[in-house]
Amino acid sequence: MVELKTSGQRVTSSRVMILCALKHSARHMTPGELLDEVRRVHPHIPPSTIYRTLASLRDAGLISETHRGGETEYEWSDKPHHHLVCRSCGYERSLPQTYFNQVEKKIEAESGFRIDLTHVAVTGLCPECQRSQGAAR
Amino acid sequence: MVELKTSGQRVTSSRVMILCALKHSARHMTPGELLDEVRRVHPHIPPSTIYRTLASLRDAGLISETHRGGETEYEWSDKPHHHLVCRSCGYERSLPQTYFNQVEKKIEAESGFRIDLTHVAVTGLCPECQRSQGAAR
DNA sequence: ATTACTGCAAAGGATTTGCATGTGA
DNA sequence: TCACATGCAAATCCTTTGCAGTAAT
Repeated sequence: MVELKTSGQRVTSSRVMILCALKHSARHMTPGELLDEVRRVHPHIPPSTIYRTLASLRDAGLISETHRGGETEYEWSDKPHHHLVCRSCGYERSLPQTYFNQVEKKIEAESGFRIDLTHVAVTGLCPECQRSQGAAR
Repeated sequence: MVELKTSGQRVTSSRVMILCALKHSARHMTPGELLDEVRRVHPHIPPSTIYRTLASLRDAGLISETHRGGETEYEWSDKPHHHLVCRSCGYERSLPQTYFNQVEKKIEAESGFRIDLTHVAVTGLCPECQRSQGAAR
């Protein structure tokens, strides 16, 4: 685990497992999901280790934290990007940063703020669910 | 409280107080802040009343719910709009919907999703804090 | 008179903390 | 060795629920 060493973190089994889980999942995961996942291999790991590890990996910039619908989610940090998530079936895909570049610049220019649009989750209804749900909900 | 009547809700003191607090605050408020606020007038109101009232006002469309930084926040429902919030001092201002219309259309066109950009909070650093913090944090 | 809303107490769940022990550098 | 990370238990916080009583319509 080069990343851990490089960032000055110790290479321990929990850290490796958590990083692997996030690296391979290619989706956001909540602390709870991560806990279940890691427990498949290491059944007695306590929640506190998950939470503490997530916080330190996040501080080190190895993973990123997002908040969506009241849930805290983590994922492997790649380049800045965004997510498009279906609120009905949960299907998730990523959106390139480029979609937001214009708005970002426009807002900065007009407000003087320096904005953080590094990671946004946009929710909506995917084509499938639009069809099956029609006008419902 | 015309809004309550119109929406078929009963006009009770908690509902009136919560609505007033949100209507006058002009910012997002968490259930906890609302609880403190309402308790200045009605000191023994229990949290459950706050939570239940918020949920029913939200279902009736009188107030809207957002999630930001892991916190659930409520505010008086005006037309769809967005917020620009300073992550350092908390200063908050609103952004007209128009900023996002283009991205919204673009994403819908290219993904087939029908997206929900009714209420987004964008975080950043306001001009003041950029000056005082410089490159810090 | 009905039935929605409230108050209270208790349950539930997620997250955090203290502290002793273990382990990677 | 020594600081950092872990395991475990308990504490805390936020939110929800059950139920009996109250008040709005």
